[in-house]
Amino acid sequence: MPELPEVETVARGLARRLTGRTVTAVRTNRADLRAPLPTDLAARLEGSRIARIGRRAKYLLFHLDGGGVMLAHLGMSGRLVLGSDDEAEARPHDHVILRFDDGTVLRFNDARRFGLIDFAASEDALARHPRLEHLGPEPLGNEFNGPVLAHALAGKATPIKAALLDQRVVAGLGNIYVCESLFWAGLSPRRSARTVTGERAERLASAIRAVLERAIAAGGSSLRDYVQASGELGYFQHQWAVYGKEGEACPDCDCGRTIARIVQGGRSTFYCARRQR
DNA sequence: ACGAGAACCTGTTTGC
DNA sequence: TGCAAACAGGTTCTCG
Repeated sequence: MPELPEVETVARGLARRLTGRTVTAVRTNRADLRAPLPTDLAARLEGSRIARIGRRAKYLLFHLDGGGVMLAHLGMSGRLVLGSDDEAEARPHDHVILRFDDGTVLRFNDARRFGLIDFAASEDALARHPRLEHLGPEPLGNEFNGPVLAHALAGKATPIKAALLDQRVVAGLGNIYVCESLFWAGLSPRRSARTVTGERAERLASAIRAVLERAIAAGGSSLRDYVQASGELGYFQHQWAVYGKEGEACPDCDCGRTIARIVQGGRSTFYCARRQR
């Protein structure tokens, strides 16, 4: 489900409700997620106060008083949903349930179990965490721009579509937002990554930023089951230009061309072969 | 060293 | 109608 805008939306929703709250109980129903749950997860969380909730790439970061950080990745189907004490019954695929001092309950639900939860003992350990240390720049941060992107793509023979899904190039993009960004940049997903330099790289970096900012403003995209922490749906899916729109008219050119769907690296790509070169 | 493809797992949609 | 195949927002490993 979740790419950067969805994770950011969830992080903001959780921060509003959980900052300053203390974990009173941790219940683990299933430990075999993409990686096994840390065996000491409950011991590290119980009695700890949430100092801050943030995000790096598609990881949610729960910073605790005392310096520890819980990392959560939602994989394809993961959700973090808030509820109250009364509805604390575990539903199917609720793998971890946290209870807080004000009666709030947070459920980590993930049917496919591609998600994971891990722990870093300190902020320093977080920076060196194996799942974070090789990530590329945050696309909404100051350090991301055309030249930086061009540098990361230099020498890559793989299609630009595949290169943008590589989290070492730029962090947080997934299948939807790569397709959308390439559309707005006017670049073919089949173009060799190393040819994206100069003005093309500028356009692409700008398109990535713009798409992500608009998506966050809309609360992310809800496909079949994405929900914000509050339970609301995101609605950016209504603003998609190409994703999932095979056969529909290209929204931006008068070419009369329809959106094509191709498969790259086993994943669907949607684009306008006229507008995107 | 790099890139392509498979694998991980479950639920829903599509097509014969 | 029913069943099997295809497909889904991600990451990571293996193989050539």
